[in-house]
Amino acid sequence: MRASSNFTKAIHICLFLNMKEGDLKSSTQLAESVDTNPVVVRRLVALLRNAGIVGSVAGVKGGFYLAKDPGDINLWMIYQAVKEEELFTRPKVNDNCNISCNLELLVHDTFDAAELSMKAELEPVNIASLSTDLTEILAETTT
Amino acid sequence: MRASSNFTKAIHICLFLNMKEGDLKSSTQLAESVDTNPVVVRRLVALLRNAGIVGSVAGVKGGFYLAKDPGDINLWMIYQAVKEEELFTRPKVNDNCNISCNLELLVHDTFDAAELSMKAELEPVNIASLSTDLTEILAETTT
DNA sequence: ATATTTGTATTAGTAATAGTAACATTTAAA
DNA sequence: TTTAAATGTTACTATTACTAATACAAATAT
Repeated sequence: MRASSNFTKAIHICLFLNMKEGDLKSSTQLAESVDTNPVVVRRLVALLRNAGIVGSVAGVKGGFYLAKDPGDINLWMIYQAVKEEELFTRPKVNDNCNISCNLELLVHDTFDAAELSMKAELEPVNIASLSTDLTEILAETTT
Repeated sequence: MRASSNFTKAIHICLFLNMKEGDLKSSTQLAESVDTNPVVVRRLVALLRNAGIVGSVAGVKGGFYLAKDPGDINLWMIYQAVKEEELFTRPKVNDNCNISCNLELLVHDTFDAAELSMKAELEPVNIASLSTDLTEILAETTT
């Protein structure tokens, strides 16, 4: 029972773009921070770009930036931006089984409701609040 | 963003054990219904057995049965029984990055709260209610 | 006793994910 | 205007995770 780590990676990317403000950040810089390679970053950023969360500039000195105010980028937005499939998947359908044939119908609404219920917890947490928390943690650890 | 299909399989198994009442059901019967092999069923049932949801009898004529009243077996119980890892995983930690080092701490409580919020949606749905729904669906389709 | 079935570990196969390479496109700067 | 650096994207490879199969010990009704 595991969801892709894309969600956490995407949060990391947004935090990085917000913490290190100023000029644009390249996929190489992001890849080093996230500990992956630039193509993975670009693929993931493409999803965030489609959702209007980050912007990009091509060409020399190009890179990525937050396209919204960090207070307006919350975890529910990021979750929706990077998720590709439904949270709860199901295996192949056995047509010879009444349960198998109708299971999707039986649980569909409940699964959707369960996923949507996370919105209430994820929406109040945003990149601005997480950055503040992170700054506090860093201040404490150096004390 | 994909969760294991164990959850759906486990629901299927519980529904099967409830629908086809009477004597014990073998892992072979369950495997045919779920469209997998008996060992996969036995591994999954082991998790449900640890949670007290199903019981088993070894030996000749052995098999599985629901260990609780179907109205007392809800989807949140099944979810917790078969989930092994956290819902939202994260990739490897890059020790050279302040964000990476503290990300777990930053999002841990929120992720836990998000997962727990599903309880409110999954708990009211149980094997008895699903079996009733399924019976209705089957009655409609044959009409 | 024997055959059947669970319980579990080990191995093998398959599918999903991550990483790499290649290249077109874009654009700042020489 | 050429060049270099960066994104955008696809195709391919490698790795990891998941699923399935095999094998066998333990349990038990007949």
